[in-house]
Amino acid sequence: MSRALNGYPEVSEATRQRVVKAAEAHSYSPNARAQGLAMGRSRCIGHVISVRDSGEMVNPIFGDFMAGAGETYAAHGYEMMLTRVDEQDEDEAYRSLKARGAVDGVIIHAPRQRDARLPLLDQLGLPFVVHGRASGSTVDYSWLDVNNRRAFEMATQHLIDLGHKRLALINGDEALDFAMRRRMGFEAAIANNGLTLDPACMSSNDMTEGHGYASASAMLERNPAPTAFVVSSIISALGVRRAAEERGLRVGADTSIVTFDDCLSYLRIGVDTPVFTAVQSSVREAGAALAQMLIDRIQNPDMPLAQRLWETEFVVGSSSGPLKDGT
Amino acid sequence: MSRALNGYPEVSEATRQRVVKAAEAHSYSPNARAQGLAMGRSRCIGHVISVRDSGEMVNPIFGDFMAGAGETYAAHGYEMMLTRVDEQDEDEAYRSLKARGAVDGVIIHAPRQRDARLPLLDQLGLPFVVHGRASGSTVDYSWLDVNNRRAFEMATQHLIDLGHKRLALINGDEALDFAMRRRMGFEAAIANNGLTLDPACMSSNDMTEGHGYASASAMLERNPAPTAFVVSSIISALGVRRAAEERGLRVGADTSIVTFDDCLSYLRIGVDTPVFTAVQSSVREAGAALAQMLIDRIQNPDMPLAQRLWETEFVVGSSSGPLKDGT
DNA sequence: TGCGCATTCCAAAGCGCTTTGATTAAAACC
DNA sequence: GGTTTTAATCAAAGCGCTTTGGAATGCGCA
Repeated sequence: MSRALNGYPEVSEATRQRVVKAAEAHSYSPNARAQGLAMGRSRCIGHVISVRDSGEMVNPIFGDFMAGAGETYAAHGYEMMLTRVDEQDEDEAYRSLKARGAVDGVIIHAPRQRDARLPLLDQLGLPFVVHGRASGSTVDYSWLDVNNRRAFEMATQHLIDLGHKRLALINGDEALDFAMRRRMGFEAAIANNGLTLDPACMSSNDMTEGHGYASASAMLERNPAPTAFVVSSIISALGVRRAAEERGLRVGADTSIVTFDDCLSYLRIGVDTPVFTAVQSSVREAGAALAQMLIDRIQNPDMPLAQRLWETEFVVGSSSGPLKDGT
Repeated sequence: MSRALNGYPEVSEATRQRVVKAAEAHSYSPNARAQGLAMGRSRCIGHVISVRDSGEMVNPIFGDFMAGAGETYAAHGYEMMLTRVDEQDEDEAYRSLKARGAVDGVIIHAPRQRDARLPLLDQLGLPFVVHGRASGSTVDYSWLDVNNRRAFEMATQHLIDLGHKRLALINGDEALDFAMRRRMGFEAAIANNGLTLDPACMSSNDMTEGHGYASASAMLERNPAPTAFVVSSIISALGVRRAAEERGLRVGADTSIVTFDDCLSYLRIGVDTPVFTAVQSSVREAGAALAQMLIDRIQNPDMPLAQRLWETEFVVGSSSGPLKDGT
């Protein structure tokens, strides 16, 4: 039976056709669990969503990432399985996933420096790929990352080239590796141009609208205030814009903003004439690519690890402009 | 063995303890597939994400909904499984889910009028609950919905009470049931107050920032322009605000906005002093409640269907104000 | 016509669990 | 002390599939 449907060579074409016909007539699909049991795999990919503080914050890029990954999974006959877990139970979640044979592999999101998940998965023997990188990891792994450092150095340099000298950074949580790299890029540009870093104008937290607003508000109250902002997320950038406009500052004229843009589908702000000057990289495409990398690893475990660094695209919009005289 | 771990009465407490100890010592977890095969269920809930046009648009509420649902699932030992599928293959996706026994039930998102999925699932015998309602459905089903009609009637009435007479509606795709209900609420308020509806000031589309911006821009170019907007999503509302401010209109003074707010975790805009006047309802809590309803249905199929209508909370923020003289 | 080989098909074992039914051991009764 | 009842344990069957190995069929060759 299974040989017929799965096209083994030993069965004659005639019977194969006959079996296929019969299967279709009864709209038969093999039972996924039985198939998995017999074959020792689940055709399922795991995504563990860990939340802090009993889950206040949901990552906005999640939906787009999943949409991209889902497309690839579907094309290869894989399902995706989500596990929501409190941060402190994360280890246990991966162990359980492996022990129960629930998934064939996992994608790791938002890695930290020396992320403990990587050695754990390595030890468990559960195939994985990482969205981003984990500095100081003791194990080798496959990853796909955006060149965050260069992106933020470019973004900052753009503002410096426009004459800005007092720059602020509204960053994501710097315990996360990507945010740390972004800060390094920002600092490198500042240093390269002989400017000085003002710690009061650097903030790091969840990339919400509220964080952008609160941080920018506090910075704009200082004297002297920053004239330009480098922001880690378009959602935070909306908050920064709100803070600026609340003070009567026109974005692009009185205050400049350059932001990282994940190209989220529901937040394509000004597609024709870009509103935000941005370094952008589609998180959706990253999801699709990482899914492919993971499937490759699962189906061919002996292949060498893959590492891919994507450059961002720099788009000049109307949110950045030359420093006005006298500021 | 299984009786011991699962705490059947017939096994003595002493041996039970012994077995449990041994299991923990070897960090044993039963194989999920084998367990599922033997018991004829998967302890898995399906969510089918259907995308149009090869998946441009991802629903921004998706992440928060999942976070809420995931919490409930985890508490009951269920996993969640996502299937991404092109809109025209949706039927096939549900059939396959059922045939392969991949999930024990599904949650239906964004129902349309006379949604074809409901009779299909009913016929397949796959337990389901609906987030929202489907007007004109031929089958009974469990649902949880927000009172969209009343919410939008209240929102509109609020603006009318402030003196506004030229009102605009920026709605979601009205093929979706909730958007149609929202329009009915809007229209009811207009009619109740003896005002007239202007079709040019009613727009319906994906709830993106871009849609809000484009629609509001077009409406504001008209003469006379609307003085107040009722918006279906805080993301679109951000676009409306951009359109207004681009024209030098101050939101809350020259132009009023009332929006529906799903309380998305990364878009809590102005938690302390609310920025947008809004009718709000947490999509995350809806996810948690619907997950519970579905689990109840699965574990107790004979229970009567559950129907829950949630009222929204009306929050006055600074985006709405009295009509200025002479406009 | 009869033998051997290649081809096709089918029956049986096994994946790791749950559950039923049989077996043994212990306790309770006359 | 012998027998019945009850409690605890163990062995076997079955969930729906894949895969292995043996049986049956068909072919060419002598």
